[in-house]
Amino acid sequence: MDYQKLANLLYKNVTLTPEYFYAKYPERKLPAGAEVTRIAPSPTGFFHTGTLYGAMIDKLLADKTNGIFYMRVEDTDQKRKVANAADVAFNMLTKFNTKPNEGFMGEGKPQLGDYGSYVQSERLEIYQAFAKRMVELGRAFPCFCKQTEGKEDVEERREKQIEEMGDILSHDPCRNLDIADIELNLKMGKPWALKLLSNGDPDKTFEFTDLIKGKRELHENAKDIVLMKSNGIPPYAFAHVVDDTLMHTTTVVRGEEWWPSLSAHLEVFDALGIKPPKYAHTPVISKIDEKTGNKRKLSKRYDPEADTRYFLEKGYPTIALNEYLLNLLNSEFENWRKANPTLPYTEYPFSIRKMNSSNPMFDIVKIHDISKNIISTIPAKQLLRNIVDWANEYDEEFAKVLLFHQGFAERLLAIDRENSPRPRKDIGCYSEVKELYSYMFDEYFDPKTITNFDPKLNKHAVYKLLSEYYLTYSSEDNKEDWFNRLKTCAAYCGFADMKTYKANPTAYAGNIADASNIIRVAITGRANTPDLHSIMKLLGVYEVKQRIAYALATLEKELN
RNA sequence: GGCCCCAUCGUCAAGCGGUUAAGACAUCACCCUUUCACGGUGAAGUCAGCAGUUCGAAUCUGCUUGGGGUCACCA
Repeated sequence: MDYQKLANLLYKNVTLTPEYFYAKYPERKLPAGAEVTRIAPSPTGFFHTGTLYGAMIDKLLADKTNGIFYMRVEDTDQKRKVANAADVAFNMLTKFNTKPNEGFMGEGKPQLGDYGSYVQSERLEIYQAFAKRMVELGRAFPCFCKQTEGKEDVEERREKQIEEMGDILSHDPCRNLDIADIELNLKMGKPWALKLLSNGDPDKTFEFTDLIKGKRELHENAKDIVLMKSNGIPPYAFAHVVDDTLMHTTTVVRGEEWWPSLSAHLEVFDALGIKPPKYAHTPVISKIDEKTGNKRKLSKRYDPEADTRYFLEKGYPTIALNEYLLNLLNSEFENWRKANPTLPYTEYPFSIRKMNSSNPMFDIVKIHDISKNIISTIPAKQLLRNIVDWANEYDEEFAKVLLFHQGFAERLLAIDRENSPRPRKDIGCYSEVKELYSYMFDEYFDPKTITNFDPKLNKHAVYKLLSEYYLTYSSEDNKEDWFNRLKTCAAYCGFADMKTYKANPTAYAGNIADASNIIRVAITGRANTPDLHSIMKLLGVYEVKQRIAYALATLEKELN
């Protein structure tokens, strides 16, 4: 077969060569050991939590070595392409502290860097030059078979093949077409795709070292994978080889789902005479399927937390997700964090070698805990600003309420938090705040809740305590006096201090904790609130007395 | 179905041939306390199974089981 002739037949208008592009995109001038990494999302709708997980590795690796972390848009699938999705991806990367320092910088913004375009659909002439070269080298052939329509068709064909011969065909029948057949097909205007003329032997293996998985045996590739689709656009495999070569990526971090096609990618690199980059195949974030009880990949269809927007909607500080993901990456991070509570997580000496290669399970409870710790360290003023920012986006009415009571809200958030060596950790995410502190705002306070007393308490005792307290409460009290007054009142109504009570529980109506709780419930409707003295002070004497009076009135009805 | 990957408390996990098998979240108990928290102390809870190698196995090997991935002109 005259490959040069075939190449000219297939790509007669392609005049640029790989050498032209090698010259156009020369080796980067970077310090020794600098890693060039990339995030290459496909713009299909939303930004997956797993993509962020990989992006964190990319950024950590690049930053640690004074390298480059760039973003490339992999928009080669015209069918699945969603408008603005690349923009969403970039914004999410930025929001979640993994902003790239080269490449795509958002819709309508100029790209950054000398290795562009960083949008694959704008790189077609490059792919064609390399495609033509593959033909010239005798490593690619046109395939005139009917295009498969989609996932369902593929699955059907696959099942049929497995049924008929127990395996799936790897060599394509069109690889045997001679040049006359090809010319004829071309003349008839038949659409064609370019496929790799694989010469691998799947029975042979070779050694490969993955940064995460370590040294492995890989089977040689025997699949005639598609290099150029019939629409003239390359699929991932070929675009990956060409782009990561020309952009001089040093380490490709990608999901483990790519592992099975690795040897095919390697064969393409080899055919082109290019040294492949290093690879790090990351485990896939999974979770327990509630229906089956089995592990499964975090799925955008069933799991809201698969979409990074989920964390924005819930109002988690973005750092909380980063720290959680870093914890999944290197579980030692947790110890480091404990030892270095104030350092930014980016200072953590991340090690790709310490990554576990089994699939981690996504644990929202753990993020919540991390988030609580983070939020507990935010000063009240800043915290209020964060909550308002969140609410402006997701709960405008709440934002208005907060702004209307700005000073009040700030004082509320300062309780047990500001100037406290061990701040309160009651807020896990901003969307909880409204419910958590609803009793502090007229707009949300529900008086019905203030008689939810502990059922084990005697209602007459509750009534007695409340009416006594109503009479004696003074808003002027400082914290010490306030509590002494409460104690006196409690003692008068038959509530003992903790030690006395424990010695003989049946002798008393309750203990001091019970008494405090009655007051707390009568005023807030909650068993848990920040320091009650501060809360009462903030609410003001009028409101406090009114609430107690209301509780008394309701109790009275119940008792009769 | 073929190929590949994975397997330590409920979850995240240290572990690299000799450990009382760390630690964290969650759970429970107790302590502190001027209430709610915070904090502290402690408890319970793990090497998927079976063989083999070895004086000795969570660790090495094999098989079994379970789970996951993949076999697209999707990425």
